[in-house]
Amino acid sequence: MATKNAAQQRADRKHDYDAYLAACPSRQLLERISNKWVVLVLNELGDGPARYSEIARVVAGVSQKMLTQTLRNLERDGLVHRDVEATVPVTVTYSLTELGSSLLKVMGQLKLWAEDYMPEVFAARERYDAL
Amino acid sequence: MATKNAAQQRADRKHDYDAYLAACPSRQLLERISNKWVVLVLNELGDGPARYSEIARVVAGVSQKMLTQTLRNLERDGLVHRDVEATVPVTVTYSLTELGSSLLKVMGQLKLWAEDYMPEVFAARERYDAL
DNA sequence: CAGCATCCTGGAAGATACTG
DNA sequence: CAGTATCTTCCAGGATGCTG
Repeated sequence: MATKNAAQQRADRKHDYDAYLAACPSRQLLERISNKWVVLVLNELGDGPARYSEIARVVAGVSQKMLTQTLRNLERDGLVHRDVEATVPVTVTYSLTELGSSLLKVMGQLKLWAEDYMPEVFAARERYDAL
Repeated sequence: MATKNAAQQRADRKHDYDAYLAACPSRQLLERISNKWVVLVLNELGDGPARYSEIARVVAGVSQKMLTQTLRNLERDGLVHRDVEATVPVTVTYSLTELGSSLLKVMGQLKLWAEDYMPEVFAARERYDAL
């Protein structure tokens, strides 16, 4: 065991790599938004504050595990605000923060791009598949 | 077994859900860009055409499998162009298409958002973790 | 109502070896 | 050089049951 084995070398490389990327804002952003639930929840909250169960209903298909996890992360990053009213049973309302709104605004541009160019993407796909 | 069991009901819901989302352009877009390799490759090609090995070098950490897969998908969707020169050995150059450029332009906005607001996100994170 | 804890599986992605 | 083929690992995310 005098020399480094493959696993160790991989670990080293991985470490360098992570260290580099961790400092890259676009990478950080990527990890934040490259998650379908994040995008869907953010969009839903763009229509105004909503309660947990409302979000769960609108964002069809999300498990409560994923919904809770997503909301927690968004809260942690200061993108959504979580308001708990001490009623019985408890009432929890989520809303976008300023920061969340500014991100949603930018993501809206992407949404517009999708709506504008998706037909072209589909066409390209069919052309490619026809070969 | 006269009534539908839980699994069947879930399957039904899942089917409805998929059908609905499959028709949603923003969902389609999401699946296209919510992939770190896609974003990194697109950004790299934003600096101009590049050969396979160049991309592999700049986008550190990507395996050939993932790089090839990513490039193929981008080509299929009409976002990048693949140019093969019949030299020996073969020379393959990738470049952004018009469509790819327009997407990159929009993604650039997100990148700018990240660079502008990441500090706030980090601050929010630390505040949250301090609780 | 709005979660938390636990178990489990499919598919994404990495490692590795080979080739026109 | 620019891939393909194959094996394997890993973990995001779904299912399910319980609770303040």
